[in-house]
Amino acid sequence: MKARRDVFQAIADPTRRAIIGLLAQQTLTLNTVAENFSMSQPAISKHMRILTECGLVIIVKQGRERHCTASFKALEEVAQWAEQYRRFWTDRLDTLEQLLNEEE
Amino acid sequence: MKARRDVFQAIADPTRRAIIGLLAQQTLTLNTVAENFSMSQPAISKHMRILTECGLVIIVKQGRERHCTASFKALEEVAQWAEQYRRFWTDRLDTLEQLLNEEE
DNA sequence: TATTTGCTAAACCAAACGGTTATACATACT
DNA sequence: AGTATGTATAACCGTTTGGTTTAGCAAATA
Repeated sequence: MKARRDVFQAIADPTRRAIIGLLAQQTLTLNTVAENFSMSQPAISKHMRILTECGLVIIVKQGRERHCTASFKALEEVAQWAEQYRRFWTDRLDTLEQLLNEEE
Repeated sequence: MKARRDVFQAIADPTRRAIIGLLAQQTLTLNTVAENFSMSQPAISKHMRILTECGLVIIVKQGRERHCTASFKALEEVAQWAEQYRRFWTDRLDTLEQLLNEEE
């Protein structure tokens, strides 16, 4: 049964975003990932669990090692959510601009 | 002095994303926003504070009312972060696809 | 002036978060 | 067989989160 974590919540943590950045370059074992951070292996294990629960990382067991691969499909939801508002922030007649101009 | 909240953390909460969705359509007073949710007005006040601290909402005092306007510029960071990985998830030879195919 | 309205602030609370250390365990090495 | 390695799990802990209720206050209304 999948916990079906929210991807928005998963990427809220800077360490997890950094893990995704690392894994974007190459698949790494859990320990190798952990070496890139100044925190314990169990801490990284926990982050990795959250990332897998929302589908951002896939773990393949290979012997005693865990090969972690980033899976970016889940980021589509995030990109789309943010992008739907793009017209607002690229529009020069944006309400924000108006407000700022009034106050300056 | 701005608290400079992390926008990723701000949008992690579904209620806050819903507030942004509401304000994308029109500027609303704090109370009007609160009426759209099944929680107390102080709770919405707190969410609104977080949203303003990271620049996602701008509040203009008008008499005793607070007019809340969404400001989407801060979402650019989110969109760009997610989009940098787009090539990975649109690529059919994506590593995820490979992994899934191997397992099925 | 008294009352209502819109909102903030304070105090509180349970649950979740993000980390730790210690332990356990399966796999690989000698 | 014994040891070392890679990882998971459990127990624990302080802080943060997301909500509540109550009280307070300034602005609008009667």
